[in-house]
Formats: sequence, structure tokens, C-alpha cells
Amino acid sequence: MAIRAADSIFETLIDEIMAGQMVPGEPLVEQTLAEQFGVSRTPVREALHRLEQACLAERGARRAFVVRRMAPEDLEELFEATGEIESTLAALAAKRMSEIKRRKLETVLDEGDACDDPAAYSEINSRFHEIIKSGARNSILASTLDELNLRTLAWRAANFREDSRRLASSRVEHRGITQAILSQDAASARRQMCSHVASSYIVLSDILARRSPDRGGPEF
Amino acid sequence: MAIRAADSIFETLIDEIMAGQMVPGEPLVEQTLAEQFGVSRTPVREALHRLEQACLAERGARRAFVVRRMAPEDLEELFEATGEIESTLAALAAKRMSEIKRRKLETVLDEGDACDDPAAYSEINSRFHEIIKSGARNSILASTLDELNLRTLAWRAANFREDSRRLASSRVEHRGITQAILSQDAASARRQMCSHVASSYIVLSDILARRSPDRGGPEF
DNA sequence: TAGCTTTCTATTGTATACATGTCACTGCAA
DNA sequence: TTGCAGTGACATGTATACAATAGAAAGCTA
Repeated sequence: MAIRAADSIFETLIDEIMAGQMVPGEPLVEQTLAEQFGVSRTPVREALHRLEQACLAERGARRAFVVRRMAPEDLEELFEATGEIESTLAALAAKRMSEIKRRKLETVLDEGDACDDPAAYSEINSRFHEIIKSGARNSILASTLDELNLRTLAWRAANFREDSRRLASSRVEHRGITQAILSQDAASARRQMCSHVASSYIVLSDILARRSPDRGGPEF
Repeated sequence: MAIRAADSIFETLIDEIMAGQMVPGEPLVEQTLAEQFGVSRTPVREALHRLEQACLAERGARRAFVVRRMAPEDLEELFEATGEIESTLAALAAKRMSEIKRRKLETVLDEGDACDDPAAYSEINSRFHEIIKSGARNSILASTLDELNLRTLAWRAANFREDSRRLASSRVEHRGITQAILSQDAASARRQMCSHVASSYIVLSDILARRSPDRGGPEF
């Protein structure tokens, strides 16, 4: 029982959703998954319930689980919530980030400036946000952000990859946030982080609108 | 299957924790609970896993579930997180609360001023916060706050009841928050809500410190 | 007696069978 | 053709038996 079947199934399903292999609306049937994973329904069942609690699965027809769909309003709320929480973390980080972490933040910022490869930049980008998250020293808010990001990333995976045009403006925004944190300006850090998250959302929803301009009420 | 056994057990356990009937550290054994509820282990098991995810239960000796204990640091983080989220909701409410809700908020404020009974005031107090929460129009942040409040209230239930001396100052703070929201001053609403939550935490931790002044690292 | 190993038991993890509910589909009647 | 009731299948909900693990306690050895 070193590693529980239910845990690994849960992780695997998340990974598959993240990789875009499981698209929203796709059915998640206990029996079928049990056969695929070579276990009984019991651990699968637990994994599905956890997915539901993480808002990555929902109930479809006949009470069956399906990969969660998101309406545009939901998405808007999700990005707003993500932005607000990460802004709060940025504000807290500005007040109490350690000297070591401040230096790390600067280092990562420079690495980002020197980087042109979108894939590598994406990794640097997540390190940037990771430092701020841990620098805020509030594990509850940090895990709340993680949960929201899970949902955000799942949605992105199902819809499209990051737009490379965002890279340049993202760099500028990172610089602004970093300066605010380093000068311990909590209000400015909050404001800039909020618009940073918001602008990435605007780009995404923009792409989406162009992809399906005629649909009345699209569900993702 | 209209109401699932797992659901009602989950709710019941939460209620018992909230009522202070189950104190932190108390064991939650599947078999025992199953007999008490007159069901099999299966739905109990699901309820316990959900409690764990809600941070109301944790693993004790022999992997057994126990009602979650909280160290002072955890508590501090919890109150900080609660304050930050509710502040965010207050700020959003200041920007976008409907006219109807604004009037409701004023009404509730007046009711609070006219009320001397602590029990009745407690009910008015929760209505006050409820209006702000819904006025922010972000269900994700709202449910996040709900989850955190669950943990906060569970801790309070296990430790002590609300201090009646808080009543007077709470009224003043509510007035300030209301004015900020009505005048659509998001920053002020955020600031005041943050200190409102913080001050209730200060009172509580103060009482606690007096109750056990000599313990090195108390766990609740 | 300290430290290690073994055993033993309480408790959870998993498998499987059966129960139950929901929805779709069919067939009949108006 | 439309509405509705009956029926059936599919998927989850629950019960129960068995497996596995992690501590604790006992015993063994140096």
C-alpha cells in the first residue's frame, strides 16, 4: 500500500486531461477505466470523486462522470479568481519575501530576458510565479492558487497552446511585478499581478472568439 | 439514491465537528462510524476522504483518520487567508454590487445597530458577510471563502465561543466596510475588511494565549 | 538494559457482488 | 402524430469479504 492505486489513477487522469488527451465532455466510466488500469472499480471510483471535487470532472447523463466542460462565464470567474489570489500572494510577497528569494527572483527575471525559446520561457515563467507563491509564506493561499491553476491549465490544454506573441509583453509585466516586490510596494505588486493574469486571459479569450465567432453559447 | 448515505454522513460529521462534539485528535474509524450510522464502511470511507480534502480530518497513527488538529502557525495562515479572500470579495463588491444588494446591506447594518442580543447579532453578522460575498459575483472566490470559513468555524467550535466584547467594535467595523462599498471605494473596502477579520483573530488568539500561557507548542 | 527483530493487531485498501436510480426507447392509445 | 406508461440497460451506490500495511508490543540477543 506504499502507493495507493486510487492516488496513481487520480494523478494519471489529471495528467491525461492536462495533456489534452481527454477533452471536456468525454465520459469517465468506472468500469471502463477499471479495466484500462487493471484494477477494480473501487479505487477508480475514489479517483473520480476526487476529480469532481477538484472541478475537473462533473456529472453528465445518467449520473455518469464526464471531463468537466466550462461555460464562458465560468472561465471568466476562474481567471478573475486566479488573478485575485495570485495578486494577493504578490502583495504578501512584497511585504515579507526573504532576501534570498528576492535575489532568485531577479535571477529568473534575467534568465527570462535572455531566453527566446517559447518552451524554455514557459518553464522560466512557472519558476517566476513559483517564487512569488512561496515568498508570500501562506501555504493555504498557495494551495488555493494551485487548485485554480489546475483548472486553468486543464482548460488551456483542451483548447490551445500559449500564444507566442504574449512572450514579449509577459517579460515586461514580469519586470514590473519584480520591481514592485523588490521595493516592497505591496499595492503596486497586487495591481500589476492582477493585470498580468487578466491580460493573458484576454489574449486567450480573444483567440477563442476568433476560432468560433458564430457559436451562440459555446461550452468548452 | 435520492440522497446518498455518503453525503449525509459527511454533513453529519461536519455538523458534529462544528458543534464541538468531536474535538481535534478524536479518532474517526470507518468500522465504528459505519456501525453508528447503520451503514457499511463504503459510504463512511467516502465521507472521511472528503473530510480530509476539506482539511477537517487528517491521518493519525496507523493511517487512521482523526479530527484535524491545528498548530498556531496553521491558524495564523488560515485567518490571513480568510481575511485576504474576504477582502477581495469586499473590493469586488464595492465595484459591482447591485443597487438592491446595496440597500439590503444598509438594512442589515441598521438591524445590527438595533440588536443587543449576541445570538441574534451573530445571525445578522453572517447575513452581512453573506451579502458581500454574493455581491462580489464570483462564485469561485465565494466557495473558496466558504471552505476556509468551515475550517475557521470548526476551530472556534473546538475552542471557545465568540467574545461578546467584540460586538461593539464589530458594529463599527461593519459600518466602515458598508460605507466603503456604498461609495464604491474598492481599496478602502479591502483594507477595512482585512482588518475586520484580523481583529477577530487577534481577540481569539489573545484569549487562547491567556488560557494556556505556559505551553510551548500547543496543538488545537 | 539498549537495541534490534519478530510477531501481532488495528485499520485502511481493494475486489466483487448486488441494489438502486436514471434515462432512453418502445409500443400503445387517443 | 403526440403523449405517456412500461420496460430495459447502463452507470453509480452500497455491502461484504479479503489483502496489505503500519505501528505497537513483545521477545530475543549482545
